[in-house]
Amino acid sequence: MYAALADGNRRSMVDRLSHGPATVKQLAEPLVMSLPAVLQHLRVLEESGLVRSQKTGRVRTCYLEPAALTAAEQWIADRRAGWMSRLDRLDDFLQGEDS
Amino acid sequence: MYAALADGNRRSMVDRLSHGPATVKQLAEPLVMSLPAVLQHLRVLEESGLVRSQKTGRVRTCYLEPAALTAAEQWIADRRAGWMSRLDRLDDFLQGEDS
DNA sequence: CCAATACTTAAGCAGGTGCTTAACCATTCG
DNA sequence: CGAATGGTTAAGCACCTGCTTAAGTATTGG
Repeated sequence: MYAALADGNRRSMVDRLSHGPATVKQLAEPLVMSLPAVLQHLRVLEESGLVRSQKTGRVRTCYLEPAALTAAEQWIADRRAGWMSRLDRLDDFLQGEDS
Repeated sequence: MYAALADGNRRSMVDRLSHGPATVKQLAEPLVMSLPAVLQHLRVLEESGLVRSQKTGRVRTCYLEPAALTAAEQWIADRRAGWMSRLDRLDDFLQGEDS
């Protein structure tokens, strides 16, 4: 899941999709790489749950899955919160010592 | 940066550090891997800015860098917010159509 | 001082990632 | 129909990752 966000090109794709849905062609256009490469990145993003897509006719349209983004965000937020609260308690302790 | 969080063992280490600082030995203890492997993971985490460490005597103590976690969290939050607001506007548009 | 502890470095290796090209399938459009 | 468009599959290759073992170095503790 974070592995999907580990690659810069994939983050660019997520960034593009945050502005709205896009076809595979549109996703590929700003990227300096072949279409099959884009497909592979797209597959990684789909397997991570970050992106969904559906094919109508010959065009595949891709869009973000906000729930997956929320989950990734939450994991970081939880760890940070744990560490920060620990810093706060330490701070309280030091202040107690000081007075 | 997300590459650092891409590995499960490294996420375990971050998780452990969110409960408080730890020595290399302590970080390695719950992990099924050799000490040098832990060192390598630690190096990746330090290069990503997520973790800092300092050596006193023969013991190296590691701790989280909350600013880096915040940055990672923020990137996701921004993308999610962009996409969500777009969904909201679409929703408004459809409601306008409907009435 | 000598051995245990805690880490560190170096080398090497299996497997994974990201990319390419070549060929192919499926859906429009003229 | 037949060519153009949009996507897909397969194979292959260079490089990167995560791990290992073996051999250090640097601090303690007895």
